[in-house]
Formats: sequence, C-alpha cells, structure tokens
Amino acid sequence: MSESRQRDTRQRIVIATAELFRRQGYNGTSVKQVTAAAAAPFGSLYHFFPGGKEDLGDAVVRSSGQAYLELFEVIYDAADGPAAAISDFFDGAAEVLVETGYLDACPIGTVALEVASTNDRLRRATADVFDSWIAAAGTRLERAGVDAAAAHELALTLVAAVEGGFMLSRAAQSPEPMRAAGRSMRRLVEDALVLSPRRDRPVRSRAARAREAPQPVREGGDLRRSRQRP
Amino acid sequence: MSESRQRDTRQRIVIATAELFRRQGYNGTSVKQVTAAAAAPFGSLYHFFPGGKEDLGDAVVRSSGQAYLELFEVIYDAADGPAAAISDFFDGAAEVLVETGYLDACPIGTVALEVASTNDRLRRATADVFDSWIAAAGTRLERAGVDAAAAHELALTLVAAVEGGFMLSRAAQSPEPMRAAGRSMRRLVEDALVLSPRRDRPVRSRAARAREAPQPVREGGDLRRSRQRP
DNA sequence: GCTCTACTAGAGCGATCACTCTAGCGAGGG
DNA sequence: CCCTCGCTAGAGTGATCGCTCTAGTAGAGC
Repeated sequence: MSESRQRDTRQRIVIATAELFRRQGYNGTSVKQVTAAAAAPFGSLYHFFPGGKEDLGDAVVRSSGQAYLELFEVIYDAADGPAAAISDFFDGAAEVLVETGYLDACPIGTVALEVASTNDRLRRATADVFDSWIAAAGTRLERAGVDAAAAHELALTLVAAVEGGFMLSRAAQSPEPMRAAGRSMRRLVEDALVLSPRRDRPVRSRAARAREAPQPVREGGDLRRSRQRP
Repeated sequence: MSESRQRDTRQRIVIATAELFRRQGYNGTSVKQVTAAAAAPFGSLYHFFPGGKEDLGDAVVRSSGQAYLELFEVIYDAADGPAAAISDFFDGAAEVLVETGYLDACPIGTVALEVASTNDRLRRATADVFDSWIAAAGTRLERAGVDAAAAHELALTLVAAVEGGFMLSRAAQSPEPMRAAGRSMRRLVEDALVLSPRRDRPVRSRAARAREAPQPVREGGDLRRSRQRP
C-alpha cells in the first residue's frame, strides 16, 4: 500500500502543478502554492523531487506533454481523415478555452518561452515534448500519403499554429484565433493530401490504411470549402 | 534639456526592460535587474512608472508591440508582393534567432502567456498589440485582393504562426520551425490571392495598388513551388 | 543668485521566494 | 511485538522580491 500512497501524493503534486503552470507559468508558480493546491505536505514535495522546483518542472513538462500527445492521438485517430482530425483538434482546443474561461490552455507553452533562454534542462524538456508532438503529427500525415519532407514541415506548422492560437485566444479572450488557425491548418492539410505524389502508400497494412483514411481520395474541386465558417 | 534627459532615462529603462522581457519574461525579470541593465537609478524607475512594475510592463508591451508592427510594415512594404513579404518576414525572424543565439525573440509572446490569466491590465495590453498586428496584416491582404473575412482569418493565422514559430525555434534552438512555418504561410497567402474573387480592388488609388502589388496576378499553375526549400 | 521642480541616488521595509532540517507517524517484515 | 523506513509535517533559513522613503543634485525661470 505504501507504493500506491507514494504514487498518489506524487501524482497529485504533478497534476496540481501542471494546472498551475498552464495558468501562470513556471516563474509565476511558487512551491507553496503547489503544495497547497495538491493538498500535499511541504516536505513531501522535496521527498519526491529532491532537485526542487526544477525537478518538479521537468517531470510536469514531460508528463503533461505525454498526456497532450495522447489526447492528440485519440482525437486524430477517431476522426474522419486527417483534415477532419485537424479541425476537430483545433475546435476542441477552442471549446476548452471557452469553457474554462481561457484558463486551461497548453501546459507547456508558457513554460517553454519562460525557460528557453534561462534554464537549459527545462528548455530541453519542452523541446523533447514538442518533438514528440511533431513526430506524431508527421507520422500520421505520412501515413495519409504526404511525403516525408512535406509532412514534417506541415507538422511543425501545425504545432506552431496550435501554440500561437492558444496565445492569441488567451490574450483576446476569444476562441476566434484558435478557430481561424484551425481552418487555415485544415486547408493546408487538404492541399498537402491533394498534392501528395502517390496515394497508395508503400509498406502499410490494409487495416491501418482503412482506419486512417476512410475517405482517402477527394477531387480538387470541392476540396476547399466555399464558406469560411462551416 | 531636462525633457531630453527625462526621455533618455525613461527610454533606456523601456528598452532594457523589453530586452529582458524577451529573454526571461515578466515574472522572470526583477526591477533591480531592470535598473542595472538600463544603468538607471533605482528611484528613477518609480519616478517614471509610479505604478511600479505593472506600469513598466504595460509601457514596454505597447512600445515593443508598436516597434514590431513598424518592422513588419517596413518588411512587407519593401517586399515583392504579399507572398514574398511573408517569406521575408519569417526568414528574417529565423535569421535573427540564429544570430542572437535564440535570445531575441518576440518581445510580447512570453509576457502574453504569463499574464493572460493573472493580470488583466497587461493581458489587455498584449491583446491590443496582437490586434494591431492582425489589423496591419489583414489590411494589406485586403489591399492585395483578398476579401475581408478571408484576410482577417489569414492574418490571425499568420500572427499565430509567428508566435508559435518563435516558441518552437527557441525550444529546439533551431531556425527550422520558424522557416517551416514561413513556407507554410507563404503557401496560404498565395492560395488566398489566387482564390480572391476580384483582383480589381474598389476604392484604392492606382499608386497604392502599384506599390503593394507589383506582381498582382499570377496564374495558378506555377503558384505552388515544387521544392520545399527554395 | 535664488527658488522650484524634475530627476538622481540608494538604504531599508515587510513579504515572499526556494529550500533545509528535525521530528514523528504508520505500515510491513522480522 | 518492535524495528525499520517511506512518507508526512511544518517551523525556520538566508536571499530576493516589489516597493517606499528621505536626501541630495542640477538646470530653467524669475
């Protein structure tokens, strides 16, 4: 039972810290605030994270990053093709922003900018997280038939647009920037699919292909929706 | 002479603070650090900014935002059409990042995320700045023939992509995310121009049209460059 | 030359920062 | 039954935070 108790408190601290980081960043969050929010004894924080705030920050960035990656994968794989997946993801992010009063945004973004030039360990943690997101998106685009270089470039753009969308939407307290970015990204994805040199992908199982591209080929004519707000 | 002396110190404080904000954000920058960097007496800071750090932050955000707006306008108006302008802007940002060791990024972005949920006055300052950027980009796209709704959506996306590009490039310490975002944005702009319903804009002077769109009409065929890295 | 105002200059304030240290609790193994 | 050890618990550390306050300087206007 001691192991589960350990896990409980440690996990409670990480979750509470993640929420605080999302709202007020790394420098804006004090360790006292963390222990209060997690209902954890102050001493426990330094028991589980002997390196102090930096240890905690590293753990929080990586675990939040992993959770967000899984959220992306779930949404993507449940959607009706890559373009719809991107729409769903951005619209979902916009919805969460509205519902939480623009509090629950990306758990990494604020920290990433804060530490980029001041803390190399945490900077690397955020870079690793971003890389995992970019790889996940890039791999899926490749599976859908986009060639590797284009897929990587598009994946970079998608992640950048998500982060920028969070920034603008939180600042303006409006879901519109996130939604606009989502519509633009959908268009980019659609174009990349149309332009992809071959739609028969090489060494992929039929099942995987069917799962990921239920509407694999569309003609160019109706690809770009005429109205901006579907 | 007293007025110019005043301007000197005040301006020195604002400039030094802007640089510190870019690198370490709002919460990560102390007022002692500011006065040291500006070589300004500590008392002077509270003479010019009676409201303290928040007053200073508001002034810095707005003045940095204005400076960056002007930089965008200069680059845009000097470029060979909207698509080239966007390329130039993103490539320039990437170049500055590399040259400064990923220190000199957006002076607003970090602060915007830090204060979005914790300081409404500063949040509004960052929102105003973003709005001014979006308006500048949107107006120019409209002038180039993109209809109002599409131009606004594209402008939102451009700003989001710039901010996201800064975030990813600083985290990865690589110009590639910013450059990739720039190439994607160029493609979006080119598509928007091709899709724009009318290329004869309504009540615009001939001189303005000539200045902003020296290569106004391009056919769709060669619009999308075949290689990813020009 | 005197005054008045704008600015310089920095010591010092209470609050809060990240963190340390000691003391004790409670469950599992002997 | 008691010992051990993972964990709880929080008072206390020096350092630093944003900020206030008083004293002093320099130049413009009379």
